[in-house]
Amino acid sequence: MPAERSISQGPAPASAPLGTCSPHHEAWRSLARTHAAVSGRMQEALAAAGLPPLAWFEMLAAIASADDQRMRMGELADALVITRGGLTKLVDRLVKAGLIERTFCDTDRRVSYATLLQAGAELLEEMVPVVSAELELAFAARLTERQADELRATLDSVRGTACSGE
Amino acid sequence: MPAERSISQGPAPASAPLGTCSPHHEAWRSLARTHAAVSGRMQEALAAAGLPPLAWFEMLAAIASADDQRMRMGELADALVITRGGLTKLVDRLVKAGLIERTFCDTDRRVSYATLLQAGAELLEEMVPVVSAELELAFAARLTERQADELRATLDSVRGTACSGE
DNA sequence: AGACAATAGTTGCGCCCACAATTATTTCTG
DNA sequence: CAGAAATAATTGTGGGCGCAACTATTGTCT
Repeated sequence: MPAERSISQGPAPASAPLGTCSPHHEAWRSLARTHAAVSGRMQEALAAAGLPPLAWFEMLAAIASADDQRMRMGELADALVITRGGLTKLVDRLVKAGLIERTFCDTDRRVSYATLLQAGAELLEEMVPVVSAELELAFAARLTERQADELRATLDSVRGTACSGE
Repeated sequence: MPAERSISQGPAPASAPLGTCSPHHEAWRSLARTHAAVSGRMQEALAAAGLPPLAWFEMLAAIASADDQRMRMGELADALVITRGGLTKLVDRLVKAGLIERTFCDTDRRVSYATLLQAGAELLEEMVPVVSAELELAFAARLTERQADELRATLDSVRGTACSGE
Protein backbone atom coordinates (compact mmCIF):
# COMPACT_ATOMS: atom_id res chain seq x y z
CA MET A 1 0.00 0.00 0.00
CA PRO A 2 1.24 3.45 -0.87
CA ALA A 3 2.31 5.89 1.79
CA GLU A 4 -0.39 7.99 3.38
CA ARG A 5 -1.38 10.84 1.19
CA SER A 6 -2.44 14.16 2.65
CA ILE A 7 -5.37 12.49 4.30
CA SER A 8 -8.23 14.88 4.13
CA GLN A 9 -10.56 13.07 6.45
CA GLY A 10 -14.31 12.92 6.11
CA PRO A 11 -16.72 11.60 3.54
CA ALA A 12 -15.86 11.98 -0.11
CA PRO A 13 -17.80 14.64 -1.99
CA ALA A 14 -19.90 12.88 -4.61
CA SER A 15 -18.31 14.36 -7.68
CA ALA A 16 -17.79 12.66 -11.03
CA PRO A 17 -19.30 9.20 -11.52
CA LEU A 18 -16.33 6.97 -10.82
CA GLY A 19 -18.09 3.63 -11.14
CA THR A 20 -19.33 3.59 -14.70
CA CYS A 21 -16.83 3.64 -17.53
CA SER A 22 -16.34 2.43 -21.07
CA PRO A 23 -18.21 -0.44 -22.69
CA HIS A 24 -15.06 -2.48 -22.28
CA HIS A 25 -15.09 -1.86 -18.58
CA GLU A 26 -18.77 -2.73 -18.37
CA ALA A 27 -18.10 -5.94 -20.27
CA TRP A 28 -15.38 -6.88 -17.84
CA ARG A 29 -17.54 -6.25 -14.81
CA SER A 30 -20.25 -8.35 -16.35
CA LEU A 31 -17.76 -11.11 -17.10
CA ALA A 32 -16.48 -11.18 -13.53
CA ARG A 33 -19.94 -11.17 -12.00
CA THR A 34 -21.29 -13.80 -14.34
CA HIS A 35 -18.37 -16.07 -13.67
CA ALA A 36 -18.83 -15.71 -9.93
CA ALA A 37 -22.57 -16.27 -10.12
CA VAL A 38 -22.48 -19.32 -12.37
CA SER A 39 -19.55 -21.00 -10.68
CA GLY A 40 -21.16 -20.29 -7.31
CA ARG A 41 -24.31 -22.05 -8.44
CA MET A 42 -22.30 -25.00 -9.70
CA GLN A 43 -20.45 -25.30 -6.41
CA GLU A 44 -23.77 -25.25 -4.63
CA ALA A 45 -25.27 -27.93 -6.86
CA LEU A 46 -22.23 -30.16 -6.49
CA ALA A 47 -22.17 -29.79 -2.72
CA ALA A 48 -25.90 -30.53 -2.57
CA ALA A 49 -25.29 -33.75 -4.50
CA GLY A 50 -22.52 -34.76 -2.10
CA LEU A 51 -19.88 -34.34 -4.80
CA PRO A 52 -16.43 -32.73 -4.63
CA PRO A 53 -15.85 -29.09 -5.62
CA LEU A 54 -15.70 -27.67 -9.11
CA ALA A 55 -11.89 -27.59 -9.17
CA TRP A 56 -11.85 -31.37 -8.96
CA PHE A 57 -14.21 -31.61 -11.89
CA GLU A 58 -12.12 -29.28 -13.99
CA MET A 59 -8.97 -31.20 -13.22
CA LEU A 60 -10.53 -34.58 -13.97
CA ALA A 61 -12.06 -33.21 -17.17
CA ALA A 62 -8.75 -31.75 -18.27
CA ILE A 63 -6.89 -35.02 -17.77
CA ALA A 64 -9.68 -37.04 -19.34
CA SER A 65 -9.55 -34.88 -22.44
CA ALA A 66 -5.91 -35.80 -23.02
CA ASP A 67 -5.26 -38.61 -25.45
CA ASP A 68 -3.42 -40.84 -23.02
CA GLN A 69 -5.44 -39.87 -19.93
CA ARG A 70 -2.50 -38.12 -18.32
CA MET A 71 -1.05 -34.64 -18.25
CA ARG A 72 2.14 -32.95 -17.13
CA MET A 73 1.88 -30.83 -14.00
CA GLY A 74 2.81 -27.67 -15.82
CA GLU A 75 0.29 -28.16 -18.60
CA LEU A 76 -2.37 -28.88 -16.04
CA ALA A 77 -1.58 -25.69 -14.15
CA ASP A 78 -1.92 -23.71 -17.36
CA ALA A 79 -5.16 -25.46 -18.27
CA LEU A 80 -6.74 -24.67 -14.88
CA VAL A 81 -5.12 -21.22 -14.74
CA ILE A 82 -3.66 -21.72 -11.29
CA THR A 83 -0.06 -21.55 -10.11
CA ARG A 84 2.17 -24.57 -10.10
CA GLY A 85 2.31 -24.49 -6.32
CA GLY A 86 -1.45 -24.52 -6.08
CA LEU A 87 -1.63 -27.36 -8.55
CA THR A 88 0.76 -29.56 -6.59
CA LYS A 89 -1.56 -29.46 -3.60
CA LEU A 90 -4.68 -29.93 -5.68
CA VAL A 91 -3.12 -33.02 -7.23
CA ASP A 92 -2.15 -34.20 -3.74
CA ARG A 93 -5.78 -34.15 -2.72
CA LEU A 94 -7.01 -36.06 -5.76
CA VAL A 95 -4.24 -38.61 -5.32
CA LYS A 96 -5.20 -39.07 -1.69
CA ALA A 97 -8.80 -39.58 -2.82
CA GLY A 98 -7.65 -42.31 -5.19
CA LEU A 99 -8.87 -40.51 -8.31
CA ILE A 100 -5.54 -40.00 -10.04
CA GLU A 101 -1.96 -41.10 -9.55
CA ARG A 102 1.44 -39.58 -10.15
CA THR A 103 3.49 -41.16 -12.89
CA PHE A 104 6.92 -40.21 -14.07
CA CYS A 105 8.81 -39.64 -17.27
CA ASP A 106 11.87 -41.83 -17.77
CA THR A 107 13.47 -39.56 -20.35
CA ASP A 108 13.28 -36.45 -18.15
CA ARG A 109 13.21 -37.11 -14.47
CA ARG A 110 12.03 -33.59 -13.66
CA VAL A 111 8.58 -34.04 -15.14
CA SER A 112 5.74 -35.90 -13.52
CA TYR A 113 2.29 -36.66 -14.83
CA ALA A 114 -1.12 -36.73 -13.25
CA THR A 115 -2.74 -39.88 -14.60
CA LEU A 116 -6.44 -40.61 -14.47
CA LEU A 117 -7.51 -43.73 -12.59
CA GLN A 118 -10.65 -45.72 -13.08
CA ALA A 119 -12.24 -44.23 -9.96
CA GLY A 120 -11.49 -40.74 -11.28
CA ALA A 121 -13.15 -41.45 -14.59
CA GLU A 122 -16.19 -42.84 -12.80
CA LEU A 123 -16.46 -39.84 -10.51
CA LEU A 124 -16.11 -37.55 -13.50
CA GLU A 125 -19.03 -39.22 -15.22
CA GLU A 126 -21.00 -38.76 -12.04
CA MET A 127 -20.22 -35.05 -11.91
CA VAL A 128 -20.88 -34.29 -15.57
CA PRO A 129 -24.68 -34.31 -15.38
CA VAL A 130 -24.71 -32.00 -12.35
CA VAL A 131 -22.44 -29.48 -14.04
CA SER A 132 -24.27 -29.82 -17.33
CA ALA A 133 -27.60 -29.16 -15.64
CA GLU A 134 -26.36 -25.82 -14.33
CA LEU A 135 -24.92 -25.06 -17.73
CA GLU A 136 -28.25 -25.78 -19.35
CA LEU A 137 -29.94 -23.47 -16.93
CA ALA A 138 -27.50 -20.63 -17.41
CA PHE A 139 -26.51 -20.90 -21.06
CA ALA A 140 -28.82 -23.10 -23.08
CA ALA A 141 -31.88 -21.31 -21.77
CA ARG A 142 -30.72 -18.03 -23.25
CA LEU A 143 -28.23 -18.79 -26.00
CA THR A 144 -28.48 -20.75 -29.19
CA GLU A 145 -25.57 -23.01 -29.98
CA ARG A 146 -24.45 -20.50 -32.54
CA GLN A 147 -24.50 -17.68 -30.00
CA ALA A 148 -22.59 -19.81 -27.51
CA ASP A 149 -19.99 -20.45 -30.17
CA GLU A 150 -19.62 -16.75 -30.89
CA LEU A 151 -19.30 -16.06 -27.17
CA ARG A 152 -16.58 -18.63 -26.89
CA ALA A 153 -14.74 -17.19 -29.86
CA THR A 154 -14.91 -13.70 -28.42
CA LEU A 155 -13.66 -14.85 -25.04
CA ASP A 156 -10.90 -16.92 -26.58
CA SER A 157 -9.77 -13.87 -28.48
CA VAL A 158 -9.68 -11.79 -25.32
CA ARG A 159 -7.77 -14.45 -23.47
CA GLY A 160 -5.37 -14.76 -26.36
CA THR A 161 -4.22 -11.19 -25.98
CA ALA A 162 -4.23 -11.46 -22.22
CA CYS A 163 -1.86 -14.42 -22.32
CA SER A 164 0.45 -13.57 -25.19
CA GLY A 165 0.94 -9.88 -24.54
CA GLU A 166 3.30 -8.86 -21.75
CA MET B 1 -17.43 -36.94 -0.90
CA PRO B 2 -19.44 -40.01 -1.90
CA ALA B 3 -18.74 -43.40 -0.42
CA GLU B 4 -16.13 -45.51 -2.13
CA ARG B 5 -17.48 -47.18 -5.20
CA SER B 6 -16.30 -50.59 -6.30
CA ILE B 7 -12.81 -49.29 -6.82
CA SER B 8 -11.44 -50.97 -9.86
CA GLN B 9 -7.84 -49.89 -9.49
CA GLY B 10 -5.50 -49.11 -12.34
CA PRO B 11 -5.41 -46.54 -15.12
CA ALA B 12 -8.61 -45.66 -16.89
CA PRO B 13 -9.02 -47.06 -20.38
CA ALA B 14 -9.14 -44.11 -22.77
CA SER B 15 -12.65 -44.58 -24.04
CA ALA B 16 -15.09 -41.86 -25.02
CA PRO B 17 -13.82 -38.26 -25.14
CA LEU B 18 -15.03 -36.96 -21.80
CA GLY B 19 -13.48 -33.54 -21.96
CA THR B 20 -15.12 -31.96 -24.98
CA CYS B 21 -18.84 -31.32 -24.93
CA SER B 22 -21.47 -28.98 -26.26
CA PRO B 23 -20.84 -25.43 -27.47
CA HIS B 24 -22.39 -24.24 -24.23
CA HIS B 25 -19.86 -26.21 -22.26
CA GLU B 26 -17.04 -24.87 -24.39
CA ALA B 27 -18.30 -21.35 -23.84
CA TRP B 28 -18.32 -21.87 -20.10
CA ARG B 29 -14.80 -23.24 -20.05
CA SER B 30 -13.65 -20.29 -22.07
CA LEU B 31 -15.46 -17.91 -19.73
CA ALA B 32 -13.82 -19.41 -16.66
CA ARG B 33 -10.35 -19.45 -18.17
CA THR B 34 -10.63 -15.93 -19.53
CA HIS B 35 -11.79 -14.60 -16.20
CA ALA B 36 -8.91 -16.28 -14.41
CA ALA B 37 -6.36 -15.07 -16.94
CA VAL B 38 -7.49 -11.45 -17.07
CA SER B 39 -8.04 -11.05 -13.34
CA GLY B 40 -4.70 -12.71 -12.74
CA ARG B 41 -3.01 -10.17 -14.97
CA MET B 42 -4.77 -7.33 -13.19
CA GLN B 43 -3.68 -8.61 -9.80
CA GLU B 44 -0.16 -8.81 -11.09
CA ALA B 45 -0.23 -5.28 -12.47
CA LEU B 46 -1.69 -3.88 -9.26
CA ALA B 47 0.87 -5.65 -7.10
CA ALA B 48 3.67 -4.43 -9.36
CA ALA B 49 2.42 -0.86 -8.89
CA GLY B 50 2.37 -1.30 -5.11
CA LEU B 51 -1.41 -1.09 -5.02
CA PRO B 52 -3.94 -3.18 -3.08
CA PRO B 53 -5.65 -6.21 -4.63
CA LEU B 54 -8.45 -6.22 -7.15
CA ALA B 55 -11.11 -6.90 -4.53
CA TRP B 56 -10.36 -3.52 -2.96
CA PHE B 57 -10.78 -1.83 -6.30
CA GLU B 58 -14.09 -3.51 -6.97
CA MET B 59 -15.38 -2.57 -3.56
CA LEU B 60 -14.29 1.06 -3.86
CA ALA B 61 -15.72 1.26 -7.37
CA ALA B 62 -19.02 -0.21 -6.23
CA ILE B 63 -19.40 2.28 -3.39
CA ALA B 64 -18.27 5.17 -5.55
CA SER B 65 -20.90 4.34 -8.13
CA ALA B 66 -23.65 4.77 -5.54
CA ASP B 67 -25.37 8.15 -5.49
CA ASP B 68 -24.55 8.97 -1.87
CA GLN B 69 -21.13 7.27 -1.85
CA ARG B 70 -22.29 4.59 0.54
CA MET B 71 -23.82 1.13 0.31
CA ARG B 72 -25.49 -1.35 2.61
CA MET B 73 -23.45 -4.41 3.52
CA GLY B 74 -25.91 -6.77 1.91
CA GLU B 75 -26.07 -4.87 -1.34
CA LEU B 76 -22.31 -4.73 -1.43
CA ALA B 77 -22.05 -8.48 -0.94
CA ASP B 78 -24.42 -9.02 -3.84
CA ALA B 79 -22.54 -6.55 -6.02
CA LEU B 80 -19.21 -8.27 -5.42
CA VAL B 81 -20.79 -11.73 -5.48
CA ILE B 82 -19.25 -12.82 -2.19
CA THR B 83 -20.90 -14.02 1.01
CA ARG B 84 -21.92 -11.61 3.76
CA GLY B 85 -19.35 -13.13 6.08
CA GLY B 86 -16.60 -12.56 3.60
CA LEU B 87 -17.78 -9.04 3.02
CA THR B 88 -17.65 -8.15 6.71
CA LYS B 89 -13.96 -8.97 6.83
CA LEU B 90 -13.21 -7.27 3.55
CA VAL B 91 -14.84 -4.11 4.86
CA ASP B 92 -12.84 -4.49 8.07
CA ARG B 93 -9.64 -4.33 6.08
CA LEU B 94 -10.64 -1.26 4.11
CA VAL B 95 -11.79 0.46 7.28
CA LYS B 96 -8.49 -0.31 8.95
CA ALA B 97 -6.75 1.17 5.92
CA GLY B 98 -8.78 4.35 6.33
CA LEU B 99 -10.43 4.07 2.91
CA ILE B 100 -14.03 3.69 4.05
CA GLU B 101 -15.95 3.91 7.29
CA ARG B 102 -18.95 2.18 8.77
CA THR B 103 -22.03 4.33 9.19
CA PHE B 104 -25.40 3.35 10.55
CA CYS B 105 -29.05 3.72 9.75
CA ASP B 106 -31.17 5.40 12.42
CA THR B 107 -34.46 4.04 11.17
CA ASP B 108 -33.27 0.41 11.21
CA ARG B 109 -30.46 -0.33 13.59
CA ARG B 110 -29.70 -3.67 11.95
CA VAL B 111 -28.31 -2.18 8.78
CA SER B 112 -24.92 -0.59 8.43
CA TYR B 113 -23.35 1.16 5.49
CA ALA B 114 -19.87 1.18 4.03
CA THR B 115 -19.20 4.83 3.29
CA LEU B 116 -16.46 6.06 1.00
CA LEU B 117 -13.86 8.37 2.54
CA GLN B 118 -11.72 10.90 0.76
CA ALA B 119 -8.68 8.65 0.96
CA GLY B 120 -10.70 5.84 -0.59
CA ALA B 121 -11.78 7.99 -3.51
CA GLU B 122 -8.20 9.08 -4.05
CA LEU B 123 -6.89 5.53 -3.99
CA LEU B 124 -9.61 4.51 -6.40
CA GLU B 125 -8.53 7.15 -8.87
CA GLU B 126 -5.00 5.87 -8.51
CA MET B 127 -6.08 2.32 -9.26
CA VAL B 128 -8.32 3.09 -12.21
CA PRO B 129 -5.55 3.65 -14.77
CA VAL B 130 -3.79 0.42 -13.84
CA VAL B 131 -6.96 -1.60 -14.19
CA SER B 132 -7.94 0.25 -17.35
CA ALA B 133 -4.59 -0.44 -18.90
CA GLU B 134 -5.07 -4.16 -18.52
CA LEU B 135 -8.59 -3.80 -19.84
CA GLU B 136 -7.29 -2.00 -22.89
CA LEU B 137 -4.82 -4.76 -23.48
CA ALA B 138 -7.33 -7.56 -23.11
CA PHE B 139 -10.53 -6.07 -24.54
CA ALA B 140 -9.98 -2.93 -26.54
CA ALA B 141 -7.23 -4.53 -28.56
CA ARG B 142 -9.60 -7.16 -29.89
CA LEU B 143 -13.13 -5.83 -29.51
CA THR B 144 -14.87 -2.79 -30.86
CA GLU B 145 -17.07 -0.91 -28.44
CA ARG B 146 -20.06 -2.41 -30.18
CA GLN B 147 -18.70 -5.93 -29.73
CA ALA B 148 -17.94 -5.24 -26.08
CA ASP B 149 -21.49 -4.08 -25.61
CA GLU B 150 -22.88 -7.23 -27.20
CA LEU B 151 -20.62 -9.32 -25.01
CA ARG B 152 -21.89 -7.52 -21.93
CA ALA B 153 -25.49 -8.02 -22.99
CA THR B 154 -24.93 -11.73 -23.57
CA LEU B 155 -23.24 -12.17 -20.20
CA ASP B 156 -25.89 -10.16 -18.40
CA SER B 157 -28.52 -12.38 -19.92
CA VAL B 158 -26.72 -15.51 -18.77
CA ARG B 159 -26.27 -14.12 -15.29
CA GLY B 160 -29.93 -13.15 -15.21
CA THR B 161 -31.04 -16.75 -15.54
CA ALA B 162 -28.32 -17.94 -13.22
CA CYS B 163 -29.55 -15.61 -10.49
CA SER B 164 -33.30 -15.68 -10.92
CA GLY B 165 -33.79 -19.36 -11.59
CA GLU B 166 -33.59 -21.77 -8.66
C1' DA C 1 34.17 -31.70 -18.59
C1' DG C 2 32.77 -27.91 -15.33
C1' DA C 3 30.12 -23.94 -14.14
C1' DC C 4 26.01 -21.27 -14.82
C1' DA C 5 21.53 -20.69 -16.35
C1' DA C 6 16.99 -22.64 -17.23
C1' DT C 7 13.21 -25.72 -16.28
C1' DA C 8 9.93 -28.80 -13.35
C1' DG C 9 8.02 -29.50 -9.34
C1' DT C 10 7.48 -29.13 -4.19
C1' DT C 11 7.15 -26.85 0.42
C1' DG C 12 6.24 -23.21 4.11
C1' DC C 13 3.73 -19.27 5.07
C1' DG C 14 0.03 -16.17 4.97
C1' DC C 15 -4.18 -14.16 3.16
C1' DC C 16 -8.77 -14.47 1.73
C1' DC C 17 -13.15 -16.41 1.46
C1' DA C 18 -17.07 -19.94 2.31
C1' DC C 19 -19.73 -22.15 5.85
C1' DA C 20 -22.16 -22.53 10.04
C1' DA C 21 -23.42 -20.76 14.37
C1' DT C 22 -24.41 -16.42 16.96
C1' DT C 23 -26.17 -11.76 18.16
C1' DA C 24 -29.11 -7.91 17.46
C1' DT C 25 -33.10 -5.87 15.58
C1' DT C 26 -37.45 -5.79 13.18
C1' DT C 27 -41.81 -7.83 11.50
C1' DC C 28 -45.48 -10.98 11.74
C1' DT C 29 -49.24 -13.49 14.28
C1' DG C 30 -52.49 -14.96 17.57
C1' DC D 1 -48.48 -7.30 23.72
C1' DA D 2 -45.80 -11.67 23.98
C1' DG D 3 -43.54 -15.01 21.31
C1' DA D 4 -42.11 -16.79 16.86
C1' DA D 5 -40.24 -15.98 12.42
C1' DA D 6 -37.55 -13.15 9.44
C1' DT D 7 -33.76 -10.06 8.37
C1' DA D 8 -28.91 -7.82 8.84
C1' DA D 9 -24.62 -8.26 10.14
C1' DT D 10 -20.66 -10.45 12.72
C1' DT D 11 -17.49 -14.16 14.51
C1' DG D 12 -14.88 -18.62 14.59
C1' DT D 13 -13.17 -22.27 11.99
C1' DG D 14 -11.27 -24.45 8.12
C1' DG D 15 -9.71 -25.12 3.37
C1' DG D 16 -7.70 -23.50 -0.89
C1' DC D 17 -4.68 -20.77 -3.46
C1' DG D 18 -0.79 -17.34 -4.46
C1' DC D 19 3.87 -16.09 -3.46
C1' DA D 20 8.54 -16.82 -2.66
C1' DA D 21 12.20 -19.88 -1.47
C1' DC D 22 13.94 -24.32 -2.22
C1' DT D 23 15.46 -28.98 -4.41
C1' DA D 24 16.33 -31.69 -8.33
C1' DT D 25 17.29 -32.31 -13.05
C1' DT D 26 18.49 -30.81 -17.69
C1' DG D 27 20.47 -27.68 -21.10
C1' DT D 28 24.12 -24.36 -22.57
C1' DC D 29 28.52 -22.14 -23.17
C1' DT D 30 33.44 -21.93 -23.17
